[in-house]
Amino acid sequence: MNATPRWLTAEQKAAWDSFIRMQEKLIGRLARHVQADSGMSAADYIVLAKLTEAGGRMRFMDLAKLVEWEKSRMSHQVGRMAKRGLVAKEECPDDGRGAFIVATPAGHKAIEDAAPVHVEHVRRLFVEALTQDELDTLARISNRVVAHLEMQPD
Amino acid sequence: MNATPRWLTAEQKAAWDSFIRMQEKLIGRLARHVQADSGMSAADYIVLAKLTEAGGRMRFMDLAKLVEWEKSRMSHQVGRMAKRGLVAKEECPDDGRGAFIVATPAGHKAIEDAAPVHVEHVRRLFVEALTQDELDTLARISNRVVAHLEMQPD
DNA sequence: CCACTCTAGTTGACACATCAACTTTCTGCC
DNA sequence: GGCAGAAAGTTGATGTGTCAACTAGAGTGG
Repeated sequence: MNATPRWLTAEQKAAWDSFIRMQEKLIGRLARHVQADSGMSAADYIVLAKLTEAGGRMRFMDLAKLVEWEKSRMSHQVGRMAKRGLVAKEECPDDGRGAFIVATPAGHKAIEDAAPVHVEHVRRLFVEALTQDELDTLARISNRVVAHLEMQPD
Repeated sequence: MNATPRWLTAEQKAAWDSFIRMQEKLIGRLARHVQADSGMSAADYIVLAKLTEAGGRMRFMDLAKLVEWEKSRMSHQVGRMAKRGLVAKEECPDDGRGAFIVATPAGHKAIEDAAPVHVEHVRRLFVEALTQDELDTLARISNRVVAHLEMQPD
């Protein structure tokens, strides 16, 4: 209970505001590009990308852990993607509860078509905005924040 | 049409991946905190924060521009917030199409209660992970990316 | 073999975001 | 004045994310 809350300094607030603004604009723009170019959402893209990178067939939970999503989110997402024919669910013989998620041929084709275009957008909108030094610095800062997050309670 | 797409270099991809990962974890965690601490979504928070900062009464479109949202998003959001008593809509006398959005007393109280807690989370999870130098660097990098984005087509 | 607990995954309700289509009012121009 | 077009907002459809509750099979100790 502190009656006079400690606000951020001007520099801290500036950094926070700039970061938030950049992040929203950049992510939003890329999401719109993916959608427009390939008809996939950013969620479709990342799931399909990670799944095919890993061989196109994974246990549900392994996939969820790989993209760091909770199972509910993944379940809904996979359900939608299955309905659209990008992936299929298969029963798991050794574990009656389990499921394999498999990229369909259409799924493979979708990600193969989408990936180069997406990378081009990442390059154009993000990579080319910065020098390699700045990219390295940003990576270092990001990793530091993640490490810090993982040390903090909850 | 390039048959051999130019992928990112390892360093570029590392920077991109680290940034995305950090951003998702950090934003997600803060959103969950706002929700848990105050019962407001991150969207509620930002709208209410900007609105009260600006005096608690704004034209709909000015508010939308201030938070850089499209009008549809703002309309839905304001509708939900009005239903929950955080803001109210008022007719605009000089412009028959227009509307004022006003923070209700409950809205003012909600943001006043939520803001210090939220700032504390930003400090704990983000500011304290980094030195002031790193914060400055991140701000500079962010501003550079935004400037770059604003120069790019679409 | 039985009970207890854990893990895998689903489901339903609800809040949120986006897109496109729509209504109403204003403004500029003839 | 009158009309074309732009601006202010709304609306509905659809996809997405979160939470909590749920089912069902697997593992473990007695």
